[in-house]
Amino acid sequence: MNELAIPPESVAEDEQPKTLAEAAYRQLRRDIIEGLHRPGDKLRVEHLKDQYEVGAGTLREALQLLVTDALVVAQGQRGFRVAPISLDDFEDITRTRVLLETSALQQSIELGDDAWEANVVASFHLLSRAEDKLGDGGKCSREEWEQRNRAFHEVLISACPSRWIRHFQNILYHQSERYRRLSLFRQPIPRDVHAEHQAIVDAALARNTAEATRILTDHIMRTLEAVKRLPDELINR
Amino acid sequence: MNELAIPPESVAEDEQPKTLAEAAYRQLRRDIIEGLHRPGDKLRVEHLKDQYEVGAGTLREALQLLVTDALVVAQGQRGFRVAPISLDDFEDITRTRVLLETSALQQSIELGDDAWEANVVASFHLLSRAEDKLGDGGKCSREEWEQRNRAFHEVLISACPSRWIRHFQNILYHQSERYRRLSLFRQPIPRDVHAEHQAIVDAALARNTAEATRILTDHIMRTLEAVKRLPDELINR
DNA sequence: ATAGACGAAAATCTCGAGAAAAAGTATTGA
DNA sequence: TCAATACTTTTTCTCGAGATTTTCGTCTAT
Repeated sequence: MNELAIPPESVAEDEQPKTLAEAAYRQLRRDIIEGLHRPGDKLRVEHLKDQYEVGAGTLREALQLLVTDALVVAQGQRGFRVAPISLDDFEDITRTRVLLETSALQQSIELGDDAWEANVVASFHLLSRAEDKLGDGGKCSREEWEQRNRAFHEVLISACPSRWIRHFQNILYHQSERYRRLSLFRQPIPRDVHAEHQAIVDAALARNTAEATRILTDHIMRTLEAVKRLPDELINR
Repeated sequence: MNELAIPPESVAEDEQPKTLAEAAYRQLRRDIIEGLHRPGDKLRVEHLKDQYEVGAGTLREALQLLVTDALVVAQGQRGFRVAPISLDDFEDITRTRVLLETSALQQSIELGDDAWEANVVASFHLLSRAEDKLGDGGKCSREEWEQRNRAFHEVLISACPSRWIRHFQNILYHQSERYRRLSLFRQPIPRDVHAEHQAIVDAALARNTAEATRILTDHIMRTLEAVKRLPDELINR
């Protein structure tokens, strides 16, 4: 297991919530990323406390946690809102992700041991299977694909010793997940995503840093291009 | 002014607090960075609410805000602690800062206009003056020098259009401020810090990106070396 | 003497109500 | 008809008390 008591991990992902506030936080986060609460929407505590079945103060705390992830913005004395989205913001997110994730991958390739390699292969396999089942007709939810895609990218950089890079990367991944949902909702996962993942794995295991980071960059940037092609009204609301 | 309503800025720095929770948050942050609450210390709500003269729920909220800055860690059902410090952590912070800040400086040099140049020169001047007064015998508080040093570094990268990089950089700066206090408390500001700042300004205004980023990197890394030379008991507690 | 378990004390988490602020609505005057 | 003002409603912010959980000291048994 991971040693705890070290700051830069907002909340451990897999463990189950130990407090009502944290439970509400996770539900809210999912609902925001899924688009149930839309960008720019006002989040009224009085309404939401019933919906999520917690007290006002507790829900407030959950909202505060979401501010940490920059999925919610708090404005002085005027309550909370779902963080707005924009093309400029997504471009920023994407470029920053590239900066952090390539650096992390570079270190991961340099430092990763056998166990890391095994994890990379394993998570890639899980992701591939999810893609198969997804194309096969709803044998596998997109929820599950997202989960495995996330796991794959996380494992790739797991050998990077910098907790801070991983922490920031984590935040940015959640952010971009909101945008990716928009694009995946329209066009199902294109075929070449699998090929890109495969290429990254190959390069990483061959310890070919330059090649691996190059492909990863293209891979991330491609999502940006996909979102750019979306109709305006999906983004500017 | 800056347009608000955009997420990645935890709380606007200069404006005055609009809520009790935010006021408590700022006091607490200052006290943590100053070392009044020491790394690893438990932050008991029941005690602190009297000290900061707010209700329990309000103080709780202030603590939650500090979690965003990673100056405080919240552990499940076991309350809050001041984020611990370690040499490894500071090394991580420093390297990540270099990664982000050089990238930001690079873009700043590329995109900065006349107003940016003017701000760079101005903030450098203010910083230099603070250094003079500081060496001159306490005409100027170290508090003020910190403030201006911070402003200088912020202005340097202010022409970088990426809000996310600036946001992360902001967090890391606060973090490293804690460590820098440790080293500055012992040895007052060394003479060559001024020269380094001067060199950065010169290279930046000459639009010499390679040179500017190189000096900035050395500049940031030097603080790491200084902290590494500190006695162990200052860091590991 | 060490390990484990029981019980008391402290701290955290949670809730609902009251005070302060913002937003919305209606009224009045030009 | 429009603008400004006063009032009402909604929402946020703040506080203190009760329910759970953790923590710490003590006691017993091996």
